[in-house]
Amino acid sequence: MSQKILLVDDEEDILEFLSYNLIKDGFEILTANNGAKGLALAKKHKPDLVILDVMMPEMDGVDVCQRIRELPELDETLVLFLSARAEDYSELAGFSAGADDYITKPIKPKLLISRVKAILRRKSRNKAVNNIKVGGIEIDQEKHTISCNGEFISLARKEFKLLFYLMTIPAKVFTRQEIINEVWKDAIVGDRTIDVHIRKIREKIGDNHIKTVKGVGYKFDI
Amino acid sequence: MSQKILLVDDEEDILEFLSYNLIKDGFEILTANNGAKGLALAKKHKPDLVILDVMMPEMDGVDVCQRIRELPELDETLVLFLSARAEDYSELAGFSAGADDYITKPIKPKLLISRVKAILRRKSRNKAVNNIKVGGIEIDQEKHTISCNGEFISLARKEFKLLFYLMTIPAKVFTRQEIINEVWKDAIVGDRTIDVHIRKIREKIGDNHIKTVKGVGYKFDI
DNA sequence: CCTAATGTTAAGGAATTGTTAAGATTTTTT
DNA sequence: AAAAAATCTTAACAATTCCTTAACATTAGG
Repeated sequence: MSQKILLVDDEEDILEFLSYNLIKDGFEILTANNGAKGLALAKKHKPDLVILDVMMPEMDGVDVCQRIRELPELDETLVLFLSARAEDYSELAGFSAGADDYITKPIKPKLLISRVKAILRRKSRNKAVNNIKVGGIEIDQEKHTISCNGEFISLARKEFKLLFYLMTIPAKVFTRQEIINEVWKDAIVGDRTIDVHIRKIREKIGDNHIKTVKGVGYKFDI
Repeated sequence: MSQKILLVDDEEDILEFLSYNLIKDGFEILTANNGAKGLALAKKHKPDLVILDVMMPEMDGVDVCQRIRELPELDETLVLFLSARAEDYSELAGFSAGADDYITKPIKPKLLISRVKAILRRKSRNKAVNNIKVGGIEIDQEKHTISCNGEFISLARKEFKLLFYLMTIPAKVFTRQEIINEVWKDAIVGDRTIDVHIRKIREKIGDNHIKTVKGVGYKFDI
């Protein structure tokens, strides 16, 4: 099933340029040459992604984005901004309006395609891989903290990576091999290294959450 | 308070035409008929927006724009290009020189006005994100100051930018790479530069606010 | 009760960040 | 325009935290 993308820009040249490149890559494209039309099309067709020019006369990209975010039926829709240049904090104006990503002009087709695919891939995989909450424990990747019943605990890098990995699928048993592949990537480490890190995590969050399955691996549980 | 716009074009006809239309809409106008004069006026009057013809003898629009971008006192100034015709988008040198938007000739008054308003509207919107208050610390981008429980402390430019960036999302860990991208833009700086600035900020606001997450980055916290 | 797997501990080495001062650069003042 | 001041960057070294290992202890499952 091809994914729908809505393009909103007041310049026909750019609409054509973007359409051409995205259609070539198999996306289904809708276009609008101003904010109001864009919003109407978004409501009607519920595209997977809306690409918005920040700068438009009348209703600009930030406005459209804010309106989209107010509509519950479009909460699955992603928004990507086209902005003239990376300004100091103008990015933030966009993000605070609820944008998911932005691209600066001039637009390079290859970069555009890869960004669009990345953003849609992210969507299909999961909504927010940032916060995982299981039982009384919540892990926050952005803040790099875990909170255990409201109390914040800091973890070292490897500890955090390991715990985060286990928490991505609660109750699943991860084998030692899986853990090494994910947390240690290509490094080669000895046999006791995992155990030592598990111990340190247990020391911090309590013994009840990470369970050992002898001969198999570890799992995170409530 | 009316907003100042500087027009730079070598053709007097166009200067007059633009002046007429913009003054009618309540803007305050300055004009220059070559790049050098334009740059001098920009330095002196710090206009909100500079409208530059790309094609000019001697110093052309792109040159002027680059020079403007090199001046920190003009970092609030927006730049809009007038270009002869719709060129292939990726060939437009203007954006890499730091332009915020461009308009193609022939110029239609209505379109011009709406674009100018749109661009200035965005500027004033960004201003609204200027005061961030977290815990006892308040930062003010316009005045370039922070106040720590009522006591005002002055920060140097880089220190300010860095602290402001960290405060835009309190408790989020910003990686060194993110910090470099935002605060140092395209400059290449050594590894210890960030640390030194962090240290100076800590010296001024106390050690408890900026936390190090080893191997990850820094975050601002209460 | 035997054995393989995991737990525990402390020590060293590795990686990262902190600190300082000096020199380069920029901005402001004179 | 020169001088002074402030700011920024760098490099060298110190301090700290983190990671891994090795040695030994303990445990679960047959």
